[in-house]
Amino acid sequence: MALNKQDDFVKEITKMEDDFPQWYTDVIRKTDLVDYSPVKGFMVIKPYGYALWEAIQSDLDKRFKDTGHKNVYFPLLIPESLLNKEKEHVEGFAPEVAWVTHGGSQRLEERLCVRPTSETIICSMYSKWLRSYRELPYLYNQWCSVVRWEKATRPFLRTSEFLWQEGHTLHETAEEAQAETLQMLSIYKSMCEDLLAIPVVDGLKSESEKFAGAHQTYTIEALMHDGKALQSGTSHNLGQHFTKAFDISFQGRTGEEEYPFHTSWGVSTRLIGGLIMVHSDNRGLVLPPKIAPTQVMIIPIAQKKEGVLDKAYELKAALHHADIRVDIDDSENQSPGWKFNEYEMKGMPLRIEIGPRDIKNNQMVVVRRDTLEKMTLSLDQPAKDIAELLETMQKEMLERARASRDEKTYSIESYDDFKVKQKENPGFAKGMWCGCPECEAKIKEDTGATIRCIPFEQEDLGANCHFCGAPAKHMVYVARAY
RNA sequence: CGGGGUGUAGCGCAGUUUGGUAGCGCAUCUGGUUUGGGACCAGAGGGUCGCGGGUUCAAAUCCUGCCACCCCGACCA
Repeated sequence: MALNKQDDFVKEITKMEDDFPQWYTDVIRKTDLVDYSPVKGFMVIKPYGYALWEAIQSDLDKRFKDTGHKNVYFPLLIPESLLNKEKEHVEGFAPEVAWVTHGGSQRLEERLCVRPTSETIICSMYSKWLRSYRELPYLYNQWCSVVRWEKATRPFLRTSEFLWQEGHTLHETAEEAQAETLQMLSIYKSMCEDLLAIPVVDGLKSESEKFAGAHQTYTIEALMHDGKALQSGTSHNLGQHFTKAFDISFQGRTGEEEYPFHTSWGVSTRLIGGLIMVHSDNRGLVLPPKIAPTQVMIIPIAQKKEGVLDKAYELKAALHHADIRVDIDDSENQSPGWKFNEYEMKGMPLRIEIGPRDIKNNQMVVVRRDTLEKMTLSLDQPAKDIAELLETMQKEMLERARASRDEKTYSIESYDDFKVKQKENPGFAKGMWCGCPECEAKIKEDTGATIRCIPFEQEDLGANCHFCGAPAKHMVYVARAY
């Protein structure tokens, strides 16, 4: 049987059940979020994709400033000697650093690294600035991009250059640094849940998964549609590792010379990959209303008929006046059907159809992107109705994502049980762990899964490690990850 | 770094086996008719066939060297 055009269109996006990675690539390309650049692993973020990043930026930036942080900017290039100062750090990052060796045609005396992260350059400056406990805390953040020479790249999830923010703070006491580390993690968690409608598990990273040079790394972990985890944000308590290596010291309250305690924390454009893999479907993107660059798209029907466009613009003005991000597509060269599919694919939360029939009945046709539910609403108070609907959608999308994650989260009985479940129904496995790195390495070797985190919210699932039988120390989440 | 694949119009591809005027669909532009789930008719523009070397009267096609990108693994936000 011949396919009709609608089926043809849907076929342009690979079904996620058939091939999840291909589905992801199709969605990103078809919706014009990014393009590949001439340099491998480096992506161009197009306007629709960049708008998503801007929404994340403005939400987080406000939260940072509300908690006393200020924005700064440190240089892109770091002298090799600075990078080498903290041993674990340089060992962690050296394999993926890009180097600048020439200025113009002249070979440089000392090669310069393109920052893979900025702890070292920032610490070298902090060392120059800090004198007294009275100047503490330093609460700085920067929005920038970093470069890590990756072997295998995927748009948003892993690119050689990515946009992020990195906060770098100094504190007088270990307690303050720990409080800051946890505060920033909780800000990330709130942002993910409130803005992106992505539920996350928060907790501590294991020794082997922590940031190179950190005392402790905390993480938020989200679960994707395919049951793989995505590390969505990290907050590091760096202790005094860097402050001692970089000789950052100050005169304390008692007159003694002291080293401050240090934190760093970041989230990146990777979040956009998570946003796609948590909410979207086989028809394309599904964006939560709060982050959608356009929340409502109005499509006039038979727009040349008397009064249609006037009414459509009147509606747009009413919604715009209520701070709803609304747009209208009154282009004449595309049919309504084309527009329906286009904006559906782009994940715009609501579509409003308005034509002669509606105007006669003082109504509009409203279609939800998340459920594809079609409803007819009166035009008496459109701004109030649409605003409520957007709020409902935001709430329901978070609930659905949470339900989907919980459905893919299970406790395990034994290592064998874990292997079977992880294979048949990938997701978050909850199990007990003895804390030894050997166990952790074995899990990874056997199954490809890793310990994602030791969650704050602990459960007692038994006295012994599910992986080796030794006495258990923590309940952990285990999953394959991006 | 291993394994696979692909480079021909903006995008997706055919043409390569068997050398002989570079094609198709979509997109774009012009004009007209259309508009409630990817409209229709008529016309138009657009190419150093990834790059270098070779064979030949003649190369997208054969030989040879290189390059790039994509996918799957191992390593990493």
